[in-house]
Amino acid sequence: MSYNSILPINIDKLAKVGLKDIAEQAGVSIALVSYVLNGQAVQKQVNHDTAIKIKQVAKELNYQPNQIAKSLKTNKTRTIGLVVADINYRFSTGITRAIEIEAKKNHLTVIYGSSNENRENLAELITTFINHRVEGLIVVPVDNSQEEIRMIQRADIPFILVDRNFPELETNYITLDNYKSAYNATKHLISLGHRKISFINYSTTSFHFKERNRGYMDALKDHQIKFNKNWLQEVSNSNRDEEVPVAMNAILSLDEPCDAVFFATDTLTLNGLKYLIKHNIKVPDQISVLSFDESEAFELFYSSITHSRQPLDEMGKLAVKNLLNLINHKKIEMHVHLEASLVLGDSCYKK
Amino acid sequence: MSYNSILPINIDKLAKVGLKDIAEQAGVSIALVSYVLNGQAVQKQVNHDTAIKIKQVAKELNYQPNQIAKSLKTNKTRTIGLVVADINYRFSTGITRAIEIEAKKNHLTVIYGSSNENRENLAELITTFINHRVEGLIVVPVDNSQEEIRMIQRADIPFILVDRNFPELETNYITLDNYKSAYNATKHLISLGHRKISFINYSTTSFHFKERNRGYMDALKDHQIKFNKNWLQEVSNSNRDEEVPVAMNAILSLDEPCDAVFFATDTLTLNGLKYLIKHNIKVPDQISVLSFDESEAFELFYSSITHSRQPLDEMGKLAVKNLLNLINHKKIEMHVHLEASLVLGDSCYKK
DNA sequence: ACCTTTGCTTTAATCGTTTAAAGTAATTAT
DNA sequence: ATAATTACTTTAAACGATTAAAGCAAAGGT
Repeated sequence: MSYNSILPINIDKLAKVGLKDIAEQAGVSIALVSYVLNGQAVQKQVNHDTAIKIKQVAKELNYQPNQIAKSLKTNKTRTIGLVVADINYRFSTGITRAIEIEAKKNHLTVIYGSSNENRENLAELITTFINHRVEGLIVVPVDNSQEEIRMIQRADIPFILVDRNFPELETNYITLDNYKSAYNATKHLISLGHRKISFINYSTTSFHFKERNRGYMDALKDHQIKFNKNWLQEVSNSNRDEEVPVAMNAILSLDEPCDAVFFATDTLTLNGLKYLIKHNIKVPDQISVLSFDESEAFELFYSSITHSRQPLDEMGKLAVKNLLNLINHKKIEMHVHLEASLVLGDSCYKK
Repeated sequence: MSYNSILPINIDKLAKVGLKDIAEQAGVSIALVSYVLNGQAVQKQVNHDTAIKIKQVAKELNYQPNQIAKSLKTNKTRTIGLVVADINYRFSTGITRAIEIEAKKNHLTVIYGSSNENRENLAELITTFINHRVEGLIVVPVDNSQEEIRMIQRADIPFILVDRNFPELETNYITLDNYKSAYNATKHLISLGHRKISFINYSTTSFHFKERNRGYMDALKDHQIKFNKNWLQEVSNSNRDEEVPVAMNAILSLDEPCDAVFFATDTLTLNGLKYLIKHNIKVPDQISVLSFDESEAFELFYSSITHSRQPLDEMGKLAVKNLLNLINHKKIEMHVHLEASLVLGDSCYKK
């Protein structure tokens, strides 16, 4: 039995090729190989023929650099961490896609995690990512996760909050201008002649949802519409199947029923539309409907829904670009407010 | 000006704590610290008080292990790579979520990427992930990506294909039993009395879609229904908005029009339902509708859609579990076929 | 003939861990 | 009193790359 036959058949596959192997094969030192493969051949005055030989051997052996070793030495991992709130959200898939594309453009690898709207999960993901020495983090923070965000600050890792932010925290963030976007949407309904406009939102402590309330309220005020407190309905996220119908009932059984309803999210709109279908209330003839965010679920509704569209691609792209700026130049204070665009459908009528 | 004042204010944050720092602070060697923090204190007979001291100092300094250095030495990254076909698919978010949860349970970090149904993207992601020394890969391969899959095999990294597989390749995979699932769905329609059943599928070379055709055909054959080639309509994915209506037209304008239609994906169903709404064809009174996969878009349709549901949670969970088995025991040949369950709605009528 | 420069290549320290092997002091055995 | 054992602890070599610094011929200058 020859020596070779006791080795695993695919020994060549198991033994990963390293700089050392190339060096041996090419008859040069490891350093030279490193210089050449890192494009420093000219700078380091490597003999042209030697450089060619090295490159050729590297290709022959199908050399793949060990990113781990590289990272340890250079202290650069070319890796960023992304924590979304829940991958099932349209928002999450939208920015995840945009972030991944932009990351690839910049030769960054994305480590991914979902907090599922849970603080402990968020903390665990952040710790794991930091231990993996990500160069930066993009985080969609969950409700009341200020402490977890401070954790990132203490670790002194560049990071950017997306979608949501905490005004009491000094952070860089990219969010929608929720105030302005809600304001504009409400204004649109007012411009169509509506005066009894309901806003159905989640009852939450989140700043970004509160901003939508504020935008709605201010739009009414600025157009001399006296706010009726029954118009603003707040429902709990977990119990929206029951609470949205109650809210709808409330705004439609007022002495002066609302003739327009503005939903703060696509999920709320979906619940609202179900109610309207069930009670055979016609859109837009009997009521105008405006949705914050869209959903593919609207596609089968008989009326195309007018909605605010978040610039997800832009948000994701900006998140990566700005994070890279932070990583490279340690720039601070970066507050980006993007505006939603109003996509006109047939769900709002002119009075 | 004192020496300290020229240092950055947050020098303590910048300097990452390492084993060395703990060793110095505790007055012991680096090795001892490593043993204690890796739970080898008893095995290595470390003095109990010393061990306690070390742990305390580590906590005080908020030590976080450098995963990169650890990986380099141990050759274990506790990282797996996940490549989905397109994060916008419901399938993708479903298994991504399940995979992430199961990965977290096993203290695995997930590196994520989307091929967007493109071979070059897939190849690039695989290369990047391998360079990052992932311990295994979970891949939803794209059409005709056999060569890219062979690349993984050559690198000898454990991997599992999910959702789709290539029968000509010796790989481990977890897929739906597309044949059986389509067979059962078709059988359901037959059992309700339907005899003129259309199947609308994508025209593709993918094995998993072809299997659905085969399941549909065999169900017809096994129930003595003579197949009419006009019943099987294949449309292109990119052009489905135009082609689905054409297909619907075709099956409804036959001498003996179809009275049931089975769509091979949720997106196709959506297009089909739009057609039915537009032409005011009532479901299920005038036609039965069955969908492979569900979509939240169905929620607003007046009839709840009977559909095959893929066990996404189970698929994701199994993918991680089996991948871990591969990583640990190098077990080979693992072919998992899961069955879709039929979720009954109101969209199919009994003849 | 000797020093300098040029052109190219190697040596060796380093990144932060792990871990086999060696070291050391105290205790027990002979 | 000396050897052997026990109970700890440290030393130092890896892992695979990067990179400053040193090394070494050959060519050029005086």
